[in-house]
Amino acid sequence: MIDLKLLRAEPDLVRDSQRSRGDDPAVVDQVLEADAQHRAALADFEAKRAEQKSLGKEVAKAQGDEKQALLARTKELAAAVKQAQATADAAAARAIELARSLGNIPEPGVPSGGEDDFTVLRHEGAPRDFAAEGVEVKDHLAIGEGLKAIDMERGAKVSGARFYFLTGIGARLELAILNAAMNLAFERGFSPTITPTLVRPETMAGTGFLGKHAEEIYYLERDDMYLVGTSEVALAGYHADEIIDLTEGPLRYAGWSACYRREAGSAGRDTRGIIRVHQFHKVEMFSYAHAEDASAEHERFLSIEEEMLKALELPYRVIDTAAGDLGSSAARKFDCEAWLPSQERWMEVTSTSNCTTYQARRLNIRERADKGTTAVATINGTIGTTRWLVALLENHQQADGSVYVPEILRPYLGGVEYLQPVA
RNA sequence: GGAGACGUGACUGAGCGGCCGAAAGUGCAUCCCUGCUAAGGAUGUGAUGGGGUAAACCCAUCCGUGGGUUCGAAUCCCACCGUCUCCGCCA
Repeated sequence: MIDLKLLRAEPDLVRDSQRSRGDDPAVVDQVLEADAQHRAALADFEAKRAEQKSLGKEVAKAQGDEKQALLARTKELAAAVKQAQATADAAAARAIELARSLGNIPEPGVPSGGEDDFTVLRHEGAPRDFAAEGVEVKDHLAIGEGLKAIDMERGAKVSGARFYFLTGIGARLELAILNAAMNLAFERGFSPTITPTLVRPETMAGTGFLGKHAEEIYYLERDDMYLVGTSEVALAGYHADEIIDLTEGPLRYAGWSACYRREAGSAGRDTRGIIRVHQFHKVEMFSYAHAEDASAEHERFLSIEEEMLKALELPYRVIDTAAGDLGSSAARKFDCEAWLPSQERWMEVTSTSNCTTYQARRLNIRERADKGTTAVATINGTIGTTRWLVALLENHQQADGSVYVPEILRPYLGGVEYLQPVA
């Protein structure tokens, strides 16, 4: 949620933000009005309540008829106080609801516009010229089936569409990628964490995923719990309602978890293979930082992601996502997209968002300041997922159906340099 | 699943329905004392919101969460969440 004090002081800043996201700037005025109503109602309630309290003290001291007279007055007042409180509470709820609908303010430099208006920051590594090498390009599923690494048919039999089994070398390869990711994050100062994947409604709501993306989330009605789509949810909730100490630097966590997504809006997209599935694994970096350190931490996340991509020897590009394609919590988002030879396009493999203080304000995560407390910033970013198998298999495929293994993964795979197809 | 106990500030831990935002202790901060350290002494030390200011300050709310009773609730009642103990069940 946005800082209401900022909104009051600089409404134009927020209006501009709304416009750049393609959202309605008029909401700003609705929030301001609701906020003013709330404050008026609050002042009214507080005045009545103060009177009630002082009268209450007289009641305690008074005797006999005097006491009866006071009691009669205070009884009337009690009803008025209750009424005023209900009015103030309702006004507060409305103001907060409206304020929460405002997205975070994009950082300077974020391109405005929608999904296709991103800026390409750079390309790293060159896609292979498969034709020149005499390799007939196969997609990841064909390669994976050749290695007996991926079994979609049985995934569908057991669980339905968009489910799969990773078998044999496929399972080992996923573990290798995730372990390498976990290891790199650890070396870069992130505390390894294995998180819950079922969370309570408060936690899911706190991270902001129940807004526009509610349809994407699995919900267990019998238990009133949600399945997380990323360990970001659990890691953001980890310090909810706490005052944390950042004097030694950011608190950094690397979360390993299964992730569940309904993919409600993506019928017909990426239906082949494991590019877009209902369940996968992910290693996620997550930091709590001083607000003024957030951008630097965000850059750090991006560089670690790139380090991982380079270690896996994958060609990729980095994009600066446009304002309209940011999640509501993010002020800036960098995606790394690996080359997908079978489709000759770029495919998102990492995404790192700087949520500044937006998410922490909603989750009530603060640090001590010179005077009082202030909201901290949160930053999240991907360092490895099941989807990386796709990029790995396709970019490193060989003419004979084998697949080259980057050095970083070999320790996890018994040292082999090439994965060999199974007859 | 059954039975019971408990949930108070950074922590431990008191708290008769009005004098309780809350004793005391620990910790922490500043100062004093002392060659240094240790010990000792003094003072201070919650959050949120609103109003106001250069500051001071004033008001309201918060004792797991949400309801209720009452003129008035940390204190009484109910529900929920969580923790612990015992029994049962499953590993």
